[in-house]
Amino acid sequence: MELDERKLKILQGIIRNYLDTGEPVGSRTISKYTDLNLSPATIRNEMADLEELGYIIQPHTSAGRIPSDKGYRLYVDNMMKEKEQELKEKEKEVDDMREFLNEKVDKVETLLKNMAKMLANNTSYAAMISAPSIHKNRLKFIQLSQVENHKMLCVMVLEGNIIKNKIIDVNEEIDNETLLKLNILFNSNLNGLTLEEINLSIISKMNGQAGAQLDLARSVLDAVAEAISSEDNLEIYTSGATNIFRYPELSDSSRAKELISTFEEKQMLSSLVDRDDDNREIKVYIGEETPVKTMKDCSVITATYELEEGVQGTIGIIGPKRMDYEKVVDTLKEFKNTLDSVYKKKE
Amino acid sequence: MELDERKLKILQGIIRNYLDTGEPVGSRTISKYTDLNLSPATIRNEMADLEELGYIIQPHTSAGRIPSDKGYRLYVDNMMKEKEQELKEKEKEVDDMREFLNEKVDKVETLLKNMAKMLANNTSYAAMISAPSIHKNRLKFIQLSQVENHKMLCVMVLEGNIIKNKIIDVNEEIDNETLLKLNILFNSNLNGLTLEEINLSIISKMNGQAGAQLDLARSVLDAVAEAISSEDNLEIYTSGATNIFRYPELSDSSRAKELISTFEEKQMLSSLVDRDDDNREIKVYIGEETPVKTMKDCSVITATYELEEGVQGTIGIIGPKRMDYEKVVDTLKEFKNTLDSVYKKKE
DNA sequence: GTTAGCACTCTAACAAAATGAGTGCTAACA
DNA sequence: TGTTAGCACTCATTTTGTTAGAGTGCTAAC
Repeated sequence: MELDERKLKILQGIIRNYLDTGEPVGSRTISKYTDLNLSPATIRNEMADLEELGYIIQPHTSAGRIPSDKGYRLYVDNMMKEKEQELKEKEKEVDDMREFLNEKVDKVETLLKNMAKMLANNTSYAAMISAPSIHKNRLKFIQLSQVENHKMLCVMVLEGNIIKNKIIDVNEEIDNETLLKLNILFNSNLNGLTLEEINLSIISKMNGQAGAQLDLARSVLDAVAEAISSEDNLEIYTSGATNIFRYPELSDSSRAKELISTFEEKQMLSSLVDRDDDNREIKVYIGEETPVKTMKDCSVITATYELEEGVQGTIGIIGPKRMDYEKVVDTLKEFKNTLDSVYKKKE
Repeated sequence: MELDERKLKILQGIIRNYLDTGEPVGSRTISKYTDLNLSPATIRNEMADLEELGYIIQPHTSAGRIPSDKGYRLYVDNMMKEKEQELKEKEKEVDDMREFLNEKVDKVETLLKNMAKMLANNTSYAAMISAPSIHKNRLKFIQLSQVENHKMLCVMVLEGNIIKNKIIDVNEEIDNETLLKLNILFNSNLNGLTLEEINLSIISKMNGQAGAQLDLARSVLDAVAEAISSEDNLEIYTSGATNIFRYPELSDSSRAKELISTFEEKQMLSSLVDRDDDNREIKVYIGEETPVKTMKDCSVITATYELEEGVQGTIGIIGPKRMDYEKVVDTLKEFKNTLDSVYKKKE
């Protein structure tokens, strides 16, 4: 059996309608809703076919049809494409947004929190933003200072003015001279490098220069590596988790609890964060496709943003499977563009 | 009508029972449950009195009674006192906890997040911890460095090793010498002072010393003031928000949504944060008493901890009105003690 | 002051019946 | 051959009625 033009139109009708109402869609509705001018009976035949093909599902015998994951997938892949244009006209908005964001925001953290909130408000779904992963990011400089007797503060500034602090416990006393020396040592060797580039050869080279402060230098190096790379370093901001209560199919206690827990334990979202930079597409996960098992009744759309060259993070929307894919994709593109340019254009 | 011994005992019985079961308590139950050896009929008479006095409520005619806010209040104020002892024996636990916490925790932030999680797990209610309010906190030192051409990084370390960063936009070029001078200027004038003490007289004194860099110094000072004092600086960590789903009386969609939104928008919890240091008691808010309106169906228990002299924050538990007050108060005391000592004993 | 007894109330649980949306199938039609 | 009207059927939802049980308040007796 083939998926001809007409079946496609009917499927589209079913999905569009279901996105609106959240209720199973019957043949009668489609008969009126589409411009095909077919009787409900004919629609029914087609629907039976569509069901056999796996695009729609009947929750129970005497109900209308709802899209299956496969149906949504088809919809997202093929039917949405038509809308690709008209993205231009939103450039203005983006500018407005950028202006607003520039005002009060000097910390990336605050920027991202705000973005998450706006994203959730704009879409009525739940939003997440991962702080840019810095493992490809370049070190701008390091500043060591003494905090108390056996404690040093190590401030690391990364490309994009992301700041990391770490307090280092050291065994020895540190005098000012040593501190100065270490500062110079680190800054002259490490600046401008990514974590990946700070590897064995460089470390051994530094070992040679460190001289008496070898131990000290090593513990600083450890700290730097840990602060920059450590897994739990992946900050994720979320907003609008409670938006799921707008959708009855996600609102029953157990489902809601599971979902909201996922947002609370933000680490559980880390599998949504895209770490490979090759693929910059917008990704749409439908139902079972999502990497987060607790979200199998949801759809997830993610995009990768880039604050500066190599400083990438992920923004995402989590909503019901019947979410407004087109709008979300558009919104996500907008936000992605804003984030992409907020720091770059500034300069 | 008086609240005699017997009525008190019956009230206590009702509350205890209701805390356990969450179901309205009938006269029959109390007749068996207490050691008063009274028939259900007698109990009924007493219950009618208790209702008239406002301590208990009948959800509907043919149901048992449940405690009113006033009833809970009486219970918390009078009946719980008996348990005051036996806090000693838990000292060991506290030590264990401290050990665990010291291990991986170098940042206060991480410490508090962990504490919140433990608190929620320990109690099965929702937990919140406010980061210590630093407005009475002392500045340990300031470190200015140049990030890019017209940007300085200002790192402030406060007593308790709380670290604040701020990137400052400046108009002029800054050379190394100026930077050094400013660093010395700030550190020699501001160190060891609270924000409140950094006031006009000091600022004017500094103005005199700043010389050519007056503008620069002023913008740094602004930044310091803003970073230290700004209102939205109040960080609050929460955990276990979804625990409310354990309690049917809080689980219906609208209530749950409201509550969980409150946890998501953590600013809404700020009214629970105790800013006046005089009163270090554990506070119990029952139902309508709580300062957060969305929590009128909950009870809230808070305590103030003190990481170091003057570095105070609030820990709190939010749960159903029928929460286990005694356990929560105990647990909160424990955690408070741990936090009170975690940094102090370390030295 | 306490209690047994009783009529009464109201909820929760269950079952039966009515409703209605939607289907699949067949037969007729163009 | 594709389309449609008609009809019997299915099944979730809603409505209605019934019952059981928990609990009460009140009265009268102890």
